[in-house]
Amino acid sequence: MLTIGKLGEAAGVKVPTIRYYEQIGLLPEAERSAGNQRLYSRKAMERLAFIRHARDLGFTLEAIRDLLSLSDRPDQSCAAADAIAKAQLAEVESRLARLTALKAELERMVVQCAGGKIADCRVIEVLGDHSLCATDHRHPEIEATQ
Amino acid sequence: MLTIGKLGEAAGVKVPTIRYYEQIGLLPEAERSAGNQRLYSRKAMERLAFIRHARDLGFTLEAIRDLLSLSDRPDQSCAAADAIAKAQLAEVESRLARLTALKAELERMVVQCAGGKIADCRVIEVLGDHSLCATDHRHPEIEATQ
DNA sequence: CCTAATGTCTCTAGCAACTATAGCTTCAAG
DNA sequence: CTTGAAGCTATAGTTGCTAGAGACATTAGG
Ligand SMILES: [Zn+2]
Ligand SMILES: [Zn+2]
Ligand SMILES: [Zn+2]
Ligand SMILES: [Zn+2]
Repeated sequence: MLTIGKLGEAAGVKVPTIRYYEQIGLLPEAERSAGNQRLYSRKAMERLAFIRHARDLGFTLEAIRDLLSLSDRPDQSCAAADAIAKAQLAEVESRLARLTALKAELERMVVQCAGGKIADCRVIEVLGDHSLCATDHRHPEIEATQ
Repeated sequence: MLTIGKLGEAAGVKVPTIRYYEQIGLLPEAERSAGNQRLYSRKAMERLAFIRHARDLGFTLEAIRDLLSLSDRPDQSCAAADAIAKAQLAEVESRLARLTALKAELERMVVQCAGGKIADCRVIEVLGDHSLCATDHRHPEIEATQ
């Protein structure tokens, strides 16, 4: 059995994050030692590694919750799991498309500015006027931080 | 003079967001009508459009705060503004690189799954074991000090 | 065995950048 | 003059953690 610190080290997850996952019910309540400290089994470690890996691949905690409960029922069809993965792929692709447009616009701004006074700065000028942009990079939703 | 609703419509920003920007000091306190409703000038509209456009390009509110205060001093050098834009470009490029790796991994997962039971699902299997991944897509923990 | 240094406990609050709700007041159209 | 939309303030919720305070547990050294 591992203490929370050892578990975090082993799975590459910070200790408060583990407690947070337990708090929101993503990890089951841990066993406790005589002194009330959390103890984890190898199984718990695998579950945490799964979560961590899915987070690294950009899945939301909500999606991970679903994936975990699916993985607990091995004889069911995997269609739901595949659908979650496909949705995540679509999400990543749409973010990629948007970021690609952003990159082009930012490059244009940076390249076009000759340096000098703010009054003549192409960066400031373009930020004030989207019609100076080459692409329509606007999007109702602004990208999630990731 | 525009009401907050008209301003929001004109600039493509939701009304609560405008009030939020005022609250955090990104927009100055608006003039008020006799009945205490906010009124905006064309100048305020331009400022809001600037903010919105910069947000659309992924700049943080903190960066926008700096850009706005720079744009208020037209005879200063634009080096600082250019630096902010370059930093944003670098940020976008790094996110692009990460998302590209993620996309590849997700595609691999989705393609490799033949469908069937959860027990044989490649999606679940890969999520549980990063060593099945082709790339090292994991989150960088340390900021590059360049 | 004692002590000091970690590690862990709970609880609360904070981060970005909004968004939503509740319970009012004001305004504009009919 | 009435009604319904739009505005006001204030508070809380969102996502996924992260940081702190103050108390208790465990472990390594002397
Ligand atoms: Zn410039
Ligand atoms: Zn633009
Ligand atoms: Zn599958
Ligand atoms: Zn992986």
